[in-house]
Amino acid sequence: MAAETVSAALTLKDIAREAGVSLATVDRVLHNRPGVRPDTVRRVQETIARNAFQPHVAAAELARGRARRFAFVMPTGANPFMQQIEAYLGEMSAWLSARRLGVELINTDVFDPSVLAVTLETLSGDYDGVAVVALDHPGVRAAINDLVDAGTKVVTLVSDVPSSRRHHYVGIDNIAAGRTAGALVGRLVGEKPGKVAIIAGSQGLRDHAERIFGFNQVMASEFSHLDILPLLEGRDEDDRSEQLISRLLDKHPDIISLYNVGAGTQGVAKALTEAGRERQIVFIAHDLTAMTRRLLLQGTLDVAISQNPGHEARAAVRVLLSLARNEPILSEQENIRIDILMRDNLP
Amino acid sequence: MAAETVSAALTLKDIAREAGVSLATVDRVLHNRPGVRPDTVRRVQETIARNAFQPHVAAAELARGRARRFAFVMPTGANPFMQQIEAYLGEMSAWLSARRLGVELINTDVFDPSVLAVTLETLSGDYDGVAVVALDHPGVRAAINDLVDAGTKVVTLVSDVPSSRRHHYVGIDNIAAGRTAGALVGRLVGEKPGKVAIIAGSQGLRDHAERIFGFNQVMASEFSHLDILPLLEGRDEDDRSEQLISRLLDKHPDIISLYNVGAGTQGVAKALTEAGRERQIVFIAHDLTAMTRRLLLQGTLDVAISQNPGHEARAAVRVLLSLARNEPILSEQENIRIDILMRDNLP
DNA sequence: GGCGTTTTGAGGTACGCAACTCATTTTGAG
DNA sequence: CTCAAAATGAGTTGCGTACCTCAAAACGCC
Repeated sequence: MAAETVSAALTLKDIAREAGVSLATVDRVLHNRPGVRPDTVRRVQETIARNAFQPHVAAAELARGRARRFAFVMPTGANPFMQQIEAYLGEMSAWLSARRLGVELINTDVFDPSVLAVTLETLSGDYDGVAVVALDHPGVRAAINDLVDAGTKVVTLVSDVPSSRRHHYVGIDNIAAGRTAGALVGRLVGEKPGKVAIIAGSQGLRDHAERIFGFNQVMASEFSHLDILPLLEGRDEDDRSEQLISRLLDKHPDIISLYNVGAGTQGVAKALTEAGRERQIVFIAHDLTAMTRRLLLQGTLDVAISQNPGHEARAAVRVLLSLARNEPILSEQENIRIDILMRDNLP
Repeated sequence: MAAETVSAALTLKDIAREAGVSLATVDRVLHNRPGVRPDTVRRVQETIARNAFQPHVAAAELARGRARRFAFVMPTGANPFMQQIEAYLGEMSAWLSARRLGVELINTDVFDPSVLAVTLETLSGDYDGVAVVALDHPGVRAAINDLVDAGTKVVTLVSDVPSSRRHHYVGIDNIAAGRTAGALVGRLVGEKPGKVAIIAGSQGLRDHAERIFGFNQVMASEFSHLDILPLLEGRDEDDRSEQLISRLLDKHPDIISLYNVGAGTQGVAKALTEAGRERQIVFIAHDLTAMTRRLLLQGTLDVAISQNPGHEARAAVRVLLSLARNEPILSEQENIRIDILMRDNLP
């Protein structure tokens, strides 16, 4: 009936005895400190591996004394998704302080590469880890690499800089998200032909561009009977998005689906409602907010494709902590999923 | 630019000084030990609250000495979903042993209430926490309540016993999952009329019954133009499911959708393929396995509705640990979502 | 005021490890 | 073989809490 023997809870002392060395030497090996012959290093490491020894994190954390500090570099402004991430960080405060972890929010203009780069440079040395909503730009890449070289653990959040040497990326694959949107549009409109409208904040934003790319990929290869209208750019603003969509709906009475790549969903929904076509048009947007939730429940919005902001906040903290402690990362746990949210599976 | 002051990392000693009592008294209050006047208790608690003091979990865990033991009571047999949960528990072993947590798997016949009840009774006293895939039955409920009364933390996993006094449920709302399936069937078949087939393992299984209930609810209220065929019971077996579906497809050439509530998806898919109708019929099933993944990629399966087994495994462990430590639970984190998985958002 | 009881204080030990010092041994180069 | 450098051992201290003991003080009751 039972299984798995309860391991005897070895300590460093046991490892030292079994390897035939002193505690000090085990400590040196464990922390890559110099002054140990390669032979001895190997012998100690083998003993550790053989016994699957894991240092007691509580003891290690306690002995370490110094508290760990992490910085979260987030965009200034009223982006609701980012605000949700910040809110979930706030909800973790008891969890964090019980572990003597300090998380500091640093708001900056992440869309200006030089400003972001300077902000990152100023962090060097002050933090054990940094999570950053990064723009993929040479200056930012260099700043990230400098941080890494200085021994700071770096995690990119929501938006990646794959060419940098950041330790981890916490966020979704936006091309796949765009493909998902495309597949849903194609599947939900059925077989009837018609026009599909697509509006984004800006093609210059990497995540938007990637989603558009994935969307078009699927539409072209699998739903070629649908006519994709030229991309509109609403700058993630409700008013502007509303105007653009209103005009478009007037011009094309045969629009059967609408994909909003970025923010401004409220404006788009308003245009749809005022044209009286909110139920006839398959409407797909991103992110779960109080507003998109309402739109899903009333049927204006058919699907919200989202990434879980709470998960991203916690994953970033956990990854930074694991990196700082030299613990392995549970990759399956920290992988952010592309959520398809409809009326009936709202969390 | 910056925000949040770094808290000064108070210790018990600081609390004692500020409250004007000794360390021993603070300790008594903190652990609800007797021998403290109500006045004093209040004063100490106020000081703790005022300073938002959190005991250092590392220090507490270290001082405690004794390792914590958790038991996972899981069904015997080859249920792939349960095996995935067990596999993810295995992947956590390093994480667990670094925290001196022992997790033991106990396989038993969870579908026989008396066997399950007896199994649970034998655990009393041996474990700090128990996670159990429970059947909702008076005997099981009583056994769970006994465990709770004995001070063991109890979490129901995947399948709940809401009438018991278990501390937490880790799993999805199966009615909502069934509703989601219904909405997807309705949306994906479009406006054309036709018959919808539904097959489950058994109506006697609570989770299957709930999914069927939710499914029918949505179909009746929103897609009444679709004709729901009588429920088939495949006992979660591939062979039997295949035979039932084959016969049904022969009999009804106008089936346009198929919902498999339980396991046996491989058999259903085989029947669909051999009838040559795998692309014409909207096929929705549950759980992500190597097989359903393959079926999604090749287009036989349109949607897999799933709950993340890794998440469930980790959430159960985290919840048990938080309960044992008297820490608050991050409810948003431990809430299991109903995942809609299609070809393009596979993890 | 004296008594027993309850409450509180003071202090110690232990947990497992990090980080350090300093003495001693081993090693390898000349 | 000698000697300096490298490697290792031995030991200490402290992290913040749990848990324990024993003595002292405060309290309530008659």
